Amino acid sequence: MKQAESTGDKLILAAIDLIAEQGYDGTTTKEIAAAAGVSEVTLFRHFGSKQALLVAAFERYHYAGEMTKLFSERLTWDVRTDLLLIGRTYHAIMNRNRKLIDIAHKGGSRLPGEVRKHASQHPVQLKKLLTNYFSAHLEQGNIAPIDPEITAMSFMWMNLGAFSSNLVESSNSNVTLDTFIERSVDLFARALVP
Amino acid sequence: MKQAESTGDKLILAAIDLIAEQGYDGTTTKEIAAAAGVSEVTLFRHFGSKQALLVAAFERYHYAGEMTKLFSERLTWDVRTDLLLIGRTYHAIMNRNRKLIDIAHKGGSRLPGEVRKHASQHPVQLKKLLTNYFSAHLEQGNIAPIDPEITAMSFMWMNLGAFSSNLVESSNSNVTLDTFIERSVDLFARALVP
DNA sequence: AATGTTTGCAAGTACTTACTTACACACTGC
DNA sequence: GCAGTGTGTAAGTAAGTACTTGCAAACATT
Repeated sequence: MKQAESTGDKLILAAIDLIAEQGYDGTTTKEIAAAAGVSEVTLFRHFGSKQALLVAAFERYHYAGEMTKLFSERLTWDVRTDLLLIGRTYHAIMNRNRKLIDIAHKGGSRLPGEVRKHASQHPVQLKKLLTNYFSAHLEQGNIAPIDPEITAMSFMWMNLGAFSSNLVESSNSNVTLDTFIERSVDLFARALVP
Repeated sequence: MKQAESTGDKLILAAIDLIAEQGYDGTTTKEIAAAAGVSEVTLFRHFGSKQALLVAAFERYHYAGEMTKLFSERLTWDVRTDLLLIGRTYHAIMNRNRKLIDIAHKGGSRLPGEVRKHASQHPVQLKKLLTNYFSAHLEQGNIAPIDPEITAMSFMWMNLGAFSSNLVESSNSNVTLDTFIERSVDLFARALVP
C-alpha cells in the first residue's frame, strides 16, 4: 500500500513534469533522476536512453478513446446539451494530458517521432465526429443550413484556443473555464437555430 | 542594391528560421552562422551571445500596432463586415510573426525573458478591443443580449485555435483559411442577430 | 544461509556546446 | 600608403551532456 510507485513510475512522472516545463532538450537525465529520488545510473538501467524513457511515458499515459465512446453512447440530440457535454469532455481530456500535449508541442532536437504522432491523432478524430454530428442534424432539418465541417472546425478550434491560452497564462480575467464553455455553447446554439 | 542584407541581418534571419524549427536549445550557434553564410566567430563579434542575438531578432521584427489602429479607424459598425476585417487582419499579423510566436511558445532553458513578454501582449490587447466593440454594439441595441467578454473570447480563441492548428499540420482538409474566416464570421453574425 | 535482483556511488568516456583568442587577409576612406 | 573595420581560419577552453563501467550494500526469494 505504501509502496505506491515503482522506480520506473517515479522516473516517468518526474520526466513528464520536468520536460513539460523545460522542454526535451532543456531537461537533463541527471535532473530527472534527482527529481525521482534515484540516481542517474538507475534511469539508464531501467530505460536504456532518455528517448526510450519519454516513449514509455507516452505509452503509459495515453489519450483515451473517450470521445468516440461519448459520441456513440451519450448524445441526446439536443444541440445545446450535446455541445455542452462535448465541450466539457474535451477540456477534461486535454487537461488530463496537458503536460504530454505540451511536450509534443514544444518539440526538441532528439525528441522521438512516436511522440508527435501520438499527439496529432486527437484533433483529426474529433473533427470527423463533430462534422458527422452536424451533418446528421442538418439532414433531419433540426438546425439552420450551415456548413457542418466549418461549424465543427469553429467549435473545435474555439476550444483548442481556450485550452492553449490557459496553458500560457493563468490570467483568465474573471471568467472561469466552465462559464466560458456554457456561454460559448449558448452562442453556437443561437447560431444554429433554424 | 545588391548588398541587400548586412551580416547582422543575415544572422538574425537565419536564427529565426532555425530556432523556430528546432527550438532554442536545439539550435547551435555554429548552425546559425553556417545558415547565414558567415563564420561562427562573426556571430559572437556582432551580438556577443546567443541570447542577445535572439533579443535583437525580436526587437527588429516586432508585432505592429495594426489592431489598435484598425479598431480606431476602419470599422464600419456592420458586425459581419467588421468581424471579417478583424479576422483577416488577425491571421495576417499572426502569419507574419508565425516564427517568432513559435519560438516564444516552444521556449528553452536559457531563452531570454524579453521574448516571452513580447509574445504575451498581443492577445490581451485584442481581447480588450473586441470586448469594447461588442459592448458598444450592445448598448445601442444592435445585437442580441450576449456577454461581450465571452463573445470576444470565443471569437479570439476560435481564430487562435485555427492559427495554432495550421502551425502543426498542413492537412487542413479542403477548407482554406479564408473560407473558414468567412463562414465562421457568418456563424457569429447569425448568433448576434437581435 | 545462499542467491539473484535492484540500487547507489564514484569515476570515467566520448562528444557537444557556447564562447574566446590570435593571426592573417581584404576592403574602405583618407 | 596607411589606419581602421569587418571578416575567415584555426585552435582551444571550460563546462555540460548522454551514457558506461566496476564495485559494494540492501533487500527479497528460496
